[in-house]
Amino acid sequence: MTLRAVKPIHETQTRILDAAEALFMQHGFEGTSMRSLTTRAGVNLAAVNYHFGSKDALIEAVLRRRLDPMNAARLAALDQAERAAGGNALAPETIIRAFISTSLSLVADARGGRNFIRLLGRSYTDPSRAIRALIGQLYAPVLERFKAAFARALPGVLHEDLVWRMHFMFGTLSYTLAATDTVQLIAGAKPEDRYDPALLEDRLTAFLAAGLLAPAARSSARKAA
Amino acid sequence: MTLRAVKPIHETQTRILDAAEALFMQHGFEGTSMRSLTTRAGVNLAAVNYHFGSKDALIEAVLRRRLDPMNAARLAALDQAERAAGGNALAPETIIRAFISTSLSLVADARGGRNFIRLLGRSYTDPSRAIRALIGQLYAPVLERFKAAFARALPGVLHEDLVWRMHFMFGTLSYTLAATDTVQLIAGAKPEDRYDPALLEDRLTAFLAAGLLAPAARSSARKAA
DNA sequence: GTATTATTCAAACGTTCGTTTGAACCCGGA
DNA sequence: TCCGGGTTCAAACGAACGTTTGAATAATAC
Repeated sequence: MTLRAVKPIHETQTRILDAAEALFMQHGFEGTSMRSLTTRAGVNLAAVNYHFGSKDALIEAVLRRRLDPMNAARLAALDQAERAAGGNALAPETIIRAFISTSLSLVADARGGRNFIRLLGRSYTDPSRAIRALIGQLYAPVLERFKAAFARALPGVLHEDLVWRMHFMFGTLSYTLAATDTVQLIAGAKPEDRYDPALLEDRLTAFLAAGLLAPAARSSARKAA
Repeated sequence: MTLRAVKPIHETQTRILDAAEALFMQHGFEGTSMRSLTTRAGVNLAAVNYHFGSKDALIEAVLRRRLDPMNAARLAALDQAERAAGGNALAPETIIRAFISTSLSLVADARGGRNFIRLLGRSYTDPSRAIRALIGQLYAPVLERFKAAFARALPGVLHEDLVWRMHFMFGTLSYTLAATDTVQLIAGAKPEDRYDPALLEDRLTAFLAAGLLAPAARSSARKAA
């Protein structure tokens, strides 16, 4: 009894979730068949429908398994930063790091985490309306909270501008997570830097903080180049 | 003979390409069947295989039809800006606008252009290796040219940093194109602003220029928050 | 007007898809 | 020992997939 593998509670579910995470990342949701999925997981073809109900429900389970704790960690990081600051306003960099650092730490996890992070980066723009709706629903409370924090930290930025810049920030992050190592559009980045989350976090934070703090765009009327 | 519809040169091909563009955007490549595609185009089921060879070849044709002229326009815009500047260095904002303006102008085209632009934004992170390879190949010469222009315009930015920041810039743009109106993660943007390319260009340029010009990230050793 | 090529058409090809079924199996509590 | 709920299994379900075929039709050349 002393030597024993980790508890096999719901071992089948876990094997399915792990295999799904890897295959969804590699071939997409539609591109992954139940047969290849269950074969990779080493379970029977009917196991997914038995344990999760359907393929769609499995997709949701894969996303929630990691996203729920991740967003909870983001909120906790923001809470802690605000407590540490007393009543003072937070530096924008601090808020940015609270948001991106939890997801970037998964980049270093060569096991399953990195698979998920790329999968997540792609889900934001998935063709399926149901998936986008799920993502939006899971993120809504977190983004509201961070929007309020940014608004306090950046009193000089108009609300309208802030909303757009948060969109841009979100886009930069999601694309970086999804594509940085799969499509090398701009040559020149050292490969060993790609999986260094601390380095990536520094680079992203510098870029995003500058963008968020930028002087407002020209109000309107622009014609000549 | 006086009244006559526009030349039906390859009318079937065009109908197929238009229908494919719309459906690929809405349901993705894999999510679009040949039957729904040909039905929408009003052509026979076998027409795609007759005119293009296969579904994969059609995907490539859809991407090339708009992407080739778009990248040519980008290069032309950059050429013109450099000629106008004589031998002087370009402002980063000018280079950014040369890159993003051609794609943003399609956002206003409610007919087909907007469909394509969203489709394109999603293709960068498509699960299919073949599609990503095609995108990379089509973009390679353009990105090399713009990288050189940015390097000249931003002499203070290390090459290593510049490469990453161009990645971030590309990500911001692609996400903005792909998702801004389909997933409204951060509430608060006026809907009527979403399709105003001039406004969007101003906002993006301000954000990206600031990010590109940001002071370098802390070199390394970072531990305490 | 006839010969030749290009295009369209309805129908079927074989394969793969997600899901369901009902029997077999495992295992702790009476 | 037998029972019963939870789980796994091989097999099959109907539907949808991308592609191919060969005849019918339209367009072009001579």
